[in-house]
Amino acid sequence: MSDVRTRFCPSPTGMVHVGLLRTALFNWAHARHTGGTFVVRIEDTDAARDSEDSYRHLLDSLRWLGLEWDEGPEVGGPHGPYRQSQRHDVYREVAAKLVEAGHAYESFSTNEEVDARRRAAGQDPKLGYDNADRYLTDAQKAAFRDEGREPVLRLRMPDEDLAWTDLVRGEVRFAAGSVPDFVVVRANGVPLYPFVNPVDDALMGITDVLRGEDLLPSTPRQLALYAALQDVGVAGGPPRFGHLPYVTGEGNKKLSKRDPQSNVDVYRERGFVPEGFANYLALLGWSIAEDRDVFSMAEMAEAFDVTRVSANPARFDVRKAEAINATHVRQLPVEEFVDRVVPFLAGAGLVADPPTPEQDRVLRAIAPMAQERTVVLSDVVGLVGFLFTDEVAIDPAAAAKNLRPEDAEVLTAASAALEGLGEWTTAAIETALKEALVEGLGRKPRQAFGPVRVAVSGRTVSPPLYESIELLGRERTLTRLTAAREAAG
RNA sequence: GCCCCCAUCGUCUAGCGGUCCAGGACGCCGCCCUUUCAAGGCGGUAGCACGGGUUCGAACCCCGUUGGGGGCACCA
Repeated sequence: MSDVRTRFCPSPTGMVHVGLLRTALFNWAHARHTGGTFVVRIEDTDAARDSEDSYRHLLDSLRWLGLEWDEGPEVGGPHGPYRQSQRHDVYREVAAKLVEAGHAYESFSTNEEVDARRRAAGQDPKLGYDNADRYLTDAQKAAFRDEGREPVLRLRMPDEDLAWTDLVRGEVRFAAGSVPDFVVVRANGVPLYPFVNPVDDALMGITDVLRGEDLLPSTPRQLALYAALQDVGVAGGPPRFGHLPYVTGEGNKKLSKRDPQSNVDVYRERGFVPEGFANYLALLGWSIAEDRDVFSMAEMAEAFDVTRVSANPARFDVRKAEAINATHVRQLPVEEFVDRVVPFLAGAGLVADPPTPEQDRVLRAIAPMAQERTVVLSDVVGLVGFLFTDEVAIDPAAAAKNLRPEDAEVLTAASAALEGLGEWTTAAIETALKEALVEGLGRKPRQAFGPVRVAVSGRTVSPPLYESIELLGRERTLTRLTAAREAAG
């Protein structure tokens, strides 16, 4: 086991974003590759937006993807608790140390006052806080308190350039003085994210911070905080940072929280398999080899190297995600495929869960043929649904194309051929239908089997016809052929 | 406005100074296979943003331009 410790620290607000999961995946892969430790911490300091539902949903999504954590909520560990809502005492204590050592100070300025001062000095108010309260005397502080003002705590930024070697971007540097003293604890005593995040990273011994590019501009503040923390004995050195590229949607805009495309649930519900989804997520900024893009989680862990993560933003491409997923679906052992598909069929009311013995027999028989036609698991509902119902719903477009008046003769001939068929097997059905329709009617295969396919399956696209007919059984097949002939007029 | 990041086919990427008239994948287009659709096989389409340097030699290094994105809270 190496001493690398990575962490994933989401805040439980709302839905689970695909970009968030990508970040989790890379932290996981980095920890696994290095033989280190993957920590999950919940940043629920914002009581107004956090919810227990979304907390559970977050953990569930991680587990679904296959990202087991070594320390964190529900599994524990030596640095708990792993939910910030339970760590207030820790923050209070650290803040006090920082004040005592002079790294943090009480600040009474209101935003309006800061603005006014900047304007008066002929500066752009957008420059932000002006560090004016750094050297307040006790008397001045007392006077502010007498006015009824409560101070925030700000961290004193050092007067030197802040630079680090980013794991994915190389050296990044912010000039001295470009970042104002920032608030670490609110006037009401609640500590803020830019404070608790590094404090917990320090306390939990995090060595490698892999996070979204949006956090890059806040890194100088973290570095300054780390230096202060180190000075008061709370932290060792700062961690390594690696800023992961954005995951974007259409038009290179950051995939917004409101965009349905960014919600993992929609992929789960459509029947993306975790192996496939994780594989695609990994491709967003990383590649395993020059000529390969399908791999397992184990292979990713084996090969992952943060240093080789791309710095450019990646567009989330559903088509490619589907293609990768389809490959993983096809690679599943058939029994596994059947197991995974049952909930979708049951959800559509087509089979019982667990399936009855008869349903199970049919499902297992059709599975190999359905599997290679499946992109996402929910596809099977449309693909094999006709086998599990007495009444097929005929797709109107399919009927218009293949159940025209001139097709009635096909249906009649097919019925006749199948009605007295001695042996109800795929081979016998094939022979009988070819004799009756191709030779008997002189139709081209396409013209001959199209109407039959629509009659029995309701669609122009289905698993192989003869196999389907065998599984459907003689009775239901004949009923459907008759019904379709009437419909064809 | 200030600060920061990014820049190879439509998209994701390989490329880490010569072996690149740039490789793979998705998509798209053909063909083969074929009872449909897939899968599979074969082939094709399409790219180093621009301008200066450095160098014997640049997609790769440096500078600038342009373009895109992000950050500038008592949110996370």
